[in-house]
Amino acid sequence: MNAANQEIKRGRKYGQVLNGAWEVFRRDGFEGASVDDIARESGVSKATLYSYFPDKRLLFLEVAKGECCRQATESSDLIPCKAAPVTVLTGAATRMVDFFLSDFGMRVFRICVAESDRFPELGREFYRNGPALARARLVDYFHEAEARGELRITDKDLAADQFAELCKADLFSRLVFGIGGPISAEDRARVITGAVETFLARYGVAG
Amino acid sequence: MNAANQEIKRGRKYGQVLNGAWEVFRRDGFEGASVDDIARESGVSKATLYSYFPDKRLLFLEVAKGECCRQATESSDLIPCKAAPVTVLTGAATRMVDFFLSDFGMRVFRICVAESDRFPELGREFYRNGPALARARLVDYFHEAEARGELRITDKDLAADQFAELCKADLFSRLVFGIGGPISAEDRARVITGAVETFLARYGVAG
DNA sequence: GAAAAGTTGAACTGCCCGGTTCATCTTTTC
DNA sequence: GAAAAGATGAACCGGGCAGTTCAACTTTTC
Repeated sequence: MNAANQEIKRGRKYGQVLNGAWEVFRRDGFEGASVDDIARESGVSKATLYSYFPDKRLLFLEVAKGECCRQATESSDLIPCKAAPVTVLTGAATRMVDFFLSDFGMRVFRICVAESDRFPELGREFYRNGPALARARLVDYFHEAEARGELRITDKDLAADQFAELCKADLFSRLVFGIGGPISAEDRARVITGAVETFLARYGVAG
Repeated sequence: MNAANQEIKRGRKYGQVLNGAWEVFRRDGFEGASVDDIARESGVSKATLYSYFPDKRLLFLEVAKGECCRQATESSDLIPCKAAPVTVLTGAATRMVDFFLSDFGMRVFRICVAESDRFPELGREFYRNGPALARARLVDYFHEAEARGELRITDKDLAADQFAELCKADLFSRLVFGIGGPISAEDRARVITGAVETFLARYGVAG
């Protein structure tokens, strides 16, 4: 992470541009964001912006990549522990729900979906740095728990995907399609405990 | 459904425009579609198009609404039967997977997500005419099956959402984010049977 | 068969936006 | 403190697109 390893960045206000651009992109999407807006938001002239990035596309890609990395590193601290599966899974479910209900999660998802034709690599990059990590961590935990005789799972990849999917029940559609009012703490609790119970009904070891 | 109940439509080529517009919208999205393209695709002059619809937005809304209705009516034929839950649920899962893996399902989803800021009512309309119907049908079936002693479900709404969500495991991310190659019949079968098994592990009646 | 209703194509307006240019100003560097 | 590097802003270009207009043409209607 020394200062000279990036071939693109030169000049003092590189960071400002990335921050401002991310702000505008996540507010207006790729097409919706105008370069003038980004320059204004960044507190930087358009000429300066274009001295950093050859075009809007590249700027967007750089912003998205950086943001994904940031998110990935800062959420990778919590690791599976030896508590009872109910506890561990409830914790994991809570974090997942927190993430995709967050402003950030939702906006990134929206942009990925909307712009996936223009930027096929964007969706992959996001998945790799987000959902894929969570999934890998879950699978690791499954192995440990199975070794301890707490779970019994043959297809661990599928199980991890199912668990993640169960956490989205109801909540996700409501958010994506704008159904129902704001999501209350009770709504979240209902889905989380429901997910854990269903998951354990299938993969938990009786007793 | 008489011919004169629509206040907007007048003129011979109304249908052509709707068809052509849907074609272009689903290919290029809302922003990506140009009105000239739509007119060309519809085999209609721009002037004619604008004589039907005051602007692009209204045209899009009308197209989307119509398409949702069409989809809703033509998929509402299959109803829950008295077969064993495994059979019924497998059938339901297959239909759900078929739908959201279809070109249509994916495109509508993409447009809804991308355009939900511009058209909040669009997402709601789609959900009402699509997922909500499937959910209601599932809940109905749950009632019947429970009366027959085949299932035991307290929160039937949540169960329906969970089932739908389980059907998306793995497949959905792959499609949305463009991960992995094309989805094979084996992939689908794996997810479908997995969904049914997990669901029945939780809500099925032992024996 | 003539009037009315509908359709056409093409040109035109106005706007927004991505990207460029440049003379001038500020900061860094030594 | 002067040269070099970076930043400025405002003007400008070119292109694409939504929406308008209109005189000529086709179809419907009675």
